[in-house]
Amino acid sequence: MALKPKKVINELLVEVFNQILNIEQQKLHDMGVSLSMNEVHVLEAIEKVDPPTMSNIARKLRVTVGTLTTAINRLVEKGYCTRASDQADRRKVFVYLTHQANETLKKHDAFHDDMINAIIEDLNLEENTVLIESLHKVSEYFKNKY
Amino acid sequence: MALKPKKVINELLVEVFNQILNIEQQKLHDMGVSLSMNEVHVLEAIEKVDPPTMSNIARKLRVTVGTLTTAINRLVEKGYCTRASDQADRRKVFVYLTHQANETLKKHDAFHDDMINAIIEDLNLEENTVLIESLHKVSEYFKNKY
DNA sequence: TAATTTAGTTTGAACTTCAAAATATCTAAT
DNA sequence: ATTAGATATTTTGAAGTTCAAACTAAATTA
Repeated sequence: MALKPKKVINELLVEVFNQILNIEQQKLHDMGVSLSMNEVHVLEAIEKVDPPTMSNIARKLRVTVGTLTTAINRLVEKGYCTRASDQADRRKVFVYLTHQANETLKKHDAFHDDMINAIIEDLNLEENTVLIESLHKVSEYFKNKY
Repeated sequence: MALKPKKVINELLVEVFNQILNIEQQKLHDMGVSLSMNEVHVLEAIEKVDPPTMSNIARKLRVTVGTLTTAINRLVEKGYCTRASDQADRRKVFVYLTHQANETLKKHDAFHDDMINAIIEDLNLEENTVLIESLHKVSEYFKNKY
């Protein structure tokens, strides 16, 4: 059916990704978690970087440190993180996840995995190594290029 | 190299997508356009729906009509859209793009196309019909399912 | 005509973001 | 040791983004 790569990728970029975020946000809401997807992404970033300083987290998220400060203020307020300054270099601030944050992330990850698994299964992508390798290449491309 | 489909798709979803939006936002800024990517998406949605009423545009964007009202207020303010009520049903409001909006969209589309083309070329995806068909399937899946 | 439905706007509150200014701490150079 | 500069973070002000709920206006239905 001679699909145009550009058109397909565009559609994915402007429609599908947004929709997935909407679905995940809706799910959080349904689970009674009053966090936005943005706030969940902050929690995920805290998990991923080492050490979890403001600068490292902000770089991971590609936002300014000032932006992150306000986000962390809210998350501390809501009981999802704590701050502690580095004893070796007191300018640095470490951010830690609370038990509540870990529980929320677990639930969110489970939902996310279920959704992705359903897509993979419904579309028979499991055995499609060509697709997976290409997508991996795209990820690596962006990691290295920008 | 036995890539895990779930892991690859996750990475794409949480990192690559955000990064592309950041790059496009940066480019707009560099071109001297003081619109956010969100505002550009509103302009794109206006272009795509027919007729371009508030409800149709909001549905396309998956936001409430109230949210769209405030977005359109800003875009009218900045000179990117105009409002006109339907003469047949005066409850309905049509939203039109101005010349300035069309010019901005043209420039943004060109940049977006260049970026996508560069990725396709750099990664040799052009001939990869398996990839493109799979991605198309993913798009269709979301269009029909949700 | 009255009641209901539909289309959109307004409002209040919370969240998101950045740039620029301010604060605090550390490091390097004198 | 003092000073100057660099680094890490927070604060502030302004503009955007979003939703739910209350509101207005116009069309439809009973």
